[in-house]
Amino acid sequence: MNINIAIADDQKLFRKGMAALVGSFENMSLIFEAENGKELLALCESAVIKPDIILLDLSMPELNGLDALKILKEKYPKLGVIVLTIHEAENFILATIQAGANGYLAKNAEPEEVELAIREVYKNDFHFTLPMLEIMRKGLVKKIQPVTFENEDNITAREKEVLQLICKQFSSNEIAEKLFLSNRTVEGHRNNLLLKTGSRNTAGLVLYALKHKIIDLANFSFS
Amino acid sequence: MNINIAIADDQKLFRKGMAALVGSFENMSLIFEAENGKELLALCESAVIKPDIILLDLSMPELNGLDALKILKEKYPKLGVIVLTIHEAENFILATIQAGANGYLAKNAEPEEVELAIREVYKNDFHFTLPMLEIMRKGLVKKIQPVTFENEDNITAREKEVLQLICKQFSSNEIAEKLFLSNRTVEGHRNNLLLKTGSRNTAGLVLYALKHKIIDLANFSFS
DNA sequence: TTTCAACTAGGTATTTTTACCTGTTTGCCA
DNA sequence: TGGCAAACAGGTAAAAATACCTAGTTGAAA
Repeated sequence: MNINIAIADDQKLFRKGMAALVGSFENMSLIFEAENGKELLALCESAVIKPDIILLDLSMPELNGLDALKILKEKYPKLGVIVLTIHEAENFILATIQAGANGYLAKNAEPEEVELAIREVYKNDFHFTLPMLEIMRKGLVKKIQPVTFENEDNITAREKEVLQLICKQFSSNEIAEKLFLSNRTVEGHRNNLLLKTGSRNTAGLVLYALKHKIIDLANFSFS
Repeated sequence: MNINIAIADDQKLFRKGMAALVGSFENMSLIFEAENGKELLALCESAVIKPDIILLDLSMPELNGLDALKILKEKYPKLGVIVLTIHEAENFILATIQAGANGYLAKNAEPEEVELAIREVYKNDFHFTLPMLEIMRKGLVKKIQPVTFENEDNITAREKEVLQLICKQFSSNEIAEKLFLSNRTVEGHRNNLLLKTGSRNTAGLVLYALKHKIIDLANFSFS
């Protein structure tokens, strides 16, 4: 069984080097090269034999690698994409993973690692080195961790209750009915909330509630 | 160098089995056992020698493993926690990773894998099997993917602009000034936004903007 | 037992938002 | 070139939110 590879990188010499390298591996063929994202997409479109794996550089003219990756993954979900770059910023890596990258290779990686990455992505749909995995895990943890510890602007239980209903798009009158209160009371709570959170209006209250986990965006559904 | 292990599981036999197993590994000692989350926390509190690694079952009475994990990770960030369970539901796994789990072991794992997991977490702060890694990656992708493509309630560029300013707590008048428009025009856009998003008021607009990534919570800071 | 914060609720006034309307201009596309 | 959507803007009214007040009750803590 043969693995079909494509490569996208704006540096010709690098492309050629990779082509030679890939050619030297058993059961792998480089089927085409692209020098920017646009060309890559066009070639994927027109190619009779579709690539199994794409080695994708992130910094390219015309259409950058990240955007190309997103489009590719939408069109060809089964395609394996190995991001191949010198960038090592965490956010950059996270963005590529979130966009659906199947693997990540530093440009100064050993040839053996390239081969390993290709074979693993082909077999397991997945190849990341340990440091990348750490970053991935942090990316997952970050979503929850940093927001959990706060709470304290001295929001009382009743105020919190009112705030939650405000976020559910109820008016003060409706909230008053639900809680068996006068609407003046609800307006009082509302006012205190504005003061305590330093908000100017409802928009600020909603953002505060989200930031402080008083409501959870996941529980609000739209069509 | 010795690795200190603790175990929390509600089944006594399982605990004892694990204790024997851990005892058979080089340079590892089981320093205490707990049969529920509460006991685990108490023991961690009172222990003179703190554990390096905790083998943590998720389904326990009193205080379940997930909640215990969250508390532990807040109190002792450097502690390595290996989740040890029969649950294999994706969401469950994701939740433990988000709570800060350093590794994951199925209860039917081979003894060698237990040893490997402990040593890797001790050394790299990290041990996950390939299927878990796949789930992690999916968890990361999910965060962005499902929200990005569903932009389309036909919000126009101008409407989006107005929406962003609404989220920044500006009133229609202020937005009108900023955009050099009549406030009636802004009110018009605002109305269209309510209609298109199916919201009842400003609160709904803010939530919509967040859900559809028209604004990013991270860019809004409170004290 | 006094003190305090939270919860309750009312008054009055202003500003803002929401709800329905109408209408013009502009640029794009079939 | 005719149609259409988007952006623009005005009228009128009602509803809601914001601003700044006062003040009674209650339960817990000092």
